Amino acid sequence: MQQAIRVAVDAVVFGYEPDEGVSVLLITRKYPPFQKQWALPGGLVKNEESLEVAVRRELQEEAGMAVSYLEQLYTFGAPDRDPRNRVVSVAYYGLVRPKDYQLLAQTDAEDVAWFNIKKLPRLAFDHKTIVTTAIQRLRGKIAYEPVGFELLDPQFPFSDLEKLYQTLLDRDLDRRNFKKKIMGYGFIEELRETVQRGAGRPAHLYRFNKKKYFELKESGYNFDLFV
Amino acid sequence: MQQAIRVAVDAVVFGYEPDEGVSVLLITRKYPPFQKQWALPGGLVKNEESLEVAVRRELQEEAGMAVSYLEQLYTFGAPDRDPRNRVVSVAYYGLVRPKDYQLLAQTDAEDVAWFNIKKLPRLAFDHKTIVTTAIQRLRGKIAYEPVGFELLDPQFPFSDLEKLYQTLLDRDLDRRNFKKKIMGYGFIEELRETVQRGAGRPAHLYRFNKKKYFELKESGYNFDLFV
DNA sequence: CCAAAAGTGTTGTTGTTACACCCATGC
DNA sequence: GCATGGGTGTAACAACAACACTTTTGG
Repeated sequence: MQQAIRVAVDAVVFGYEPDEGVSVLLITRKYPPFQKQWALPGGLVKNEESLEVAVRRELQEEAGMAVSYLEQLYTFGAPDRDPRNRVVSVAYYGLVRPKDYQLLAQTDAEDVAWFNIKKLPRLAFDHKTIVTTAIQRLRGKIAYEPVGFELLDPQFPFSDLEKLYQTLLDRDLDRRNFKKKIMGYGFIEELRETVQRGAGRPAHLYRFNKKKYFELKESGYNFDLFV
Repeated sequence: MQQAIRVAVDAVVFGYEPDEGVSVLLITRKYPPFQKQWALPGGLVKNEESLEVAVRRELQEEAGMAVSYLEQLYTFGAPDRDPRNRVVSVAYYGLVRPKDYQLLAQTDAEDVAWFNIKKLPRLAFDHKTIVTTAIQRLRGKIAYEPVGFELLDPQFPFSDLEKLYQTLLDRDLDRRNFKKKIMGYGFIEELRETVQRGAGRPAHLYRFNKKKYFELKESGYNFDLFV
């Protein structure tokens, strides 16, 4: 018998803002099933496009967004995950700076919005499972790769980085120890400029030095990071 | 336009024997394309079966094998990875004890055999990439989870475990330090029996205590293992 | 008695944790 | 002058790495 399985992609795009915490990008579906429910951006893969291209296209189409960091997460293929047909979905997760984008709902999406990962609405299909899987992956990932920098501004006060890690790991970190450790790796540079937000002493800005990071990484260095 | 993509699964099954090192299970294809070439066991997913069930079925059908440890690896979906049609393949990797199985080529497979991962033949499709990805994953995995026990006999001399880690990590380990560290976690038990292989002093047998391991793991313990 | 593999402790070094006070700014 | 957040060092402790000789067996 002929195979009748469709292939889709879904994207879990994470955003972070120091005051807001970690958020996920969701859309509302314009058409059934799950019409008007919140769901992950995504859709069927075209015959000639690669999976990653498909994800980027869907993100562009549905939310007007072009993510830089994107990585395959997991493939969800339970026979009953879509009430219409058998659909196998290859999920990706991405990291962006929400401020960089003006959200714009298009094509199959009626609405687009960021939701704090602690206050997610009910989601269509098995998208709840997908988001949960992505959060776990992100938590695991930051322990050995400094992905967090995709979520911060190119230049940031050190406290932003610290807050990001505290939010993601969901626990307090000692300011002094954290800074000592991170700075010890040498891929973060302190700039001369300072910035001030609200009250308090102005903070120096810091910058992620990708070149140095990749040099270290190439040389087989193992970032037993951030735990 | 109607989507015309097929969904397949492929399996990278690893086996280990102290004298042989780490091997991968391969089959030769009975039919074109890549007829008579070595390839990973796998095939198209049926309409009503889950991905994992599909992998297990293919392994059973093509090689007469039922693996216990099986985990999703990555999904390969380049548009040109199959010369006939667009096929997206969800790859899994598994761990077995080769001695437990009598290999038996069936259905689409003409032959089945174990190949040491250092001496792999030319492989069909993009299976080389899949195997490489699986090896990397396995290497990464053993650093924080004691998956290795799926590869060893239920009872084993400590040197087998040590040799396994040395093989997988491709470097020497200090016998004393390694044993101290592993035994310190408390999920390995020393038995009273001994065994002797070839020359030398008889070795005590050891056993993996799954219950203790899961207790530790549940309690949030992080195995900063085996590096 | 020789070869082969198993077994075992100590010490120096390194990394990790815990901990508290002063500084620069806005209001 | 006070509230807010930024910035910094040290000491105790734990983990890790380096290291060599003795034991038990077979041949």
